[in-house]
Amino acid sequence: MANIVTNIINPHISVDCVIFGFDDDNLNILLVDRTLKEKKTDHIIFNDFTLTGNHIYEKEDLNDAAHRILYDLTGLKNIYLEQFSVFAHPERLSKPNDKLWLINQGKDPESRIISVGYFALIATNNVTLEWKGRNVDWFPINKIKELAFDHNQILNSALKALQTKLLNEPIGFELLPEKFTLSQLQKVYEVILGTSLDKRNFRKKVSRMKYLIPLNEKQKGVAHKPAQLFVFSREIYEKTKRNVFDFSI
Amino acid sequence: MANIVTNIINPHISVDCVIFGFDDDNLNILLVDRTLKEKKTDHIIFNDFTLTGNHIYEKEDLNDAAHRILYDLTGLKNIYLEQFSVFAHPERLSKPNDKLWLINQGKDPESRIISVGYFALIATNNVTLEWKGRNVDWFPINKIKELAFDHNQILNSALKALQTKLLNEPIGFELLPEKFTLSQLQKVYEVILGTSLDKRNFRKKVSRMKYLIPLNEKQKGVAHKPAQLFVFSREIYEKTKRNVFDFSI
DNA sequence: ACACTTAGTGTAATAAAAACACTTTAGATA
DNA sequence: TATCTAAAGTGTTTTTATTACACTAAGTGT
Repeated sequence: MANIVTNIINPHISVDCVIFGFDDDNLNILLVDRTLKEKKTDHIIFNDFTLTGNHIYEKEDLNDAAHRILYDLTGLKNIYLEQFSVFAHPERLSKPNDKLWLINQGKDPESRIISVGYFALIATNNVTLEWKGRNVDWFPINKIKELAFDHNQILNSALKALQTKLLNEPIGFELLPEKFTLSQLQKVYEVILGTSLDKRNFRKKVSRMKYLIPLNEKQKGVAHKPAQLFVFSREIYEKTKRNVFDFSI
Repeated sequence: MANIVTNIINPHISVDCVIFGFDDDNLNILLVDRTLKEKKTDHIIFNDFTLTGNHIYEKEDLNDAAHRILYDLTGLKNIYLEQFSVFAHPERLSKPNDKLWLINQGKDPESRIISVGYFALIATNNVTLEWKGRNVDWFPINKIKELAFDHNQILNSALKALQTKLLNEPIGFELLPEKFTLSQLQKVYEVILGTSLDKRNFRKKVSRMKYLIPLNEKQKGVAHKPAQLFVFSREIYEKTKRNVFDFSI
């Protein structure tokens, strides 16, 4: 009996994606309503939302699995993806409701389920969600209440990872269209970091980032002074970025 | 045939620990020589080194598994541990040599092996390695050549994670005895970041860190001016640390 | 007493951060 | 076509952080 504890098992592995989007106002998350999926079970209604996840295939790398899951949901390839943590608590998905769901998915409800967490950044305006309005939609991050499973924990962990990443690398662009304004970029920083920034100081700071290229092109069709458009040059960024070894503490 | 690719399997999960230590000169890694372990196989000599790893038990959380693995090797508890990445390439451990090793370990050589990578920081002077000189020892990180499996890749990834962490949080102390000198701390930063730092500027910088508490106590028995000793106050750090939300970009 | 070794200290110049308010330019509207 | 509205764009001053740089102090060993 005692050695049951030291048994070795092969758990079930899946990938869960926290998909961040930005709509010029809010940081949003793509959530899936389980209700529709389980309609066939009739009397069981799982009336709550989950992140997007799926198991990995036998010969599939984790990054490939994450890209596949994103592609299936959004039709997009080459999305910015970052693995941030593993969720493997032995009691994960062992609540009665979760077990029902596992059975419903054709999975062994007694199997241990380990999830590798990824976060994705996508430019919302590139996406037309095939499933939108059915069971998939965007939700502002600060309006999200209780999610299924341990997905609130995964979401919080993803947000923290995103914040840290944003403070160390220029990834805000990934949430914006190819051409963007400095106000949009500032708002990205503000919604991710949950703070407000001074416009002049922000612009002074980004003007030092040589990989931010101003275009001879302006916003069109806005009822106010149109803003200049910028693009992010990955090439210049890669060329000029300071290696971690150059940092001084 | 085609759908074999989309088969779902339950891979084998293990935890690999990159154990960092510091001896006032070098950043060291604890490595295990597989040779001894496999002596019983007689004709097969695996003459190379690996990180410390093991499978997880059925009801064991990943962090607990990592702590257990460290405890078994060093006899230490409450070690600083940080999960940094998952290594799951489908062809991992599929070289002939690796398969032999898996068979030798009583594992299915066809099973997919996924490793969750942790790095540990330990104060070397606290450790008396039971296995030291037998098949476990410290190696300066810049002298490490070819390791078994994909452990060079895991090591590089761990080092990068450690560097990033060090630039964002005060964790250098974890590699030092409770009471340490500023020169020791500076050297920790230097060996981890692979750079050299100006002594006066370093001291100016750390003097701003309120959680670094000077003691009324000096080094003893050194053949030069003895240095003042400091301790790290986690309490003050937690109280005064700026939340990610306070950062300005 | 002298040699050796590492600890410990200050200043000036440059760069970055923070705080702060008004003018410009387009579309919308009357 | 004059006026309104809304966001874009811009500069200065103060404070704080970074960088570069060289000598004296305090112990042990001989």
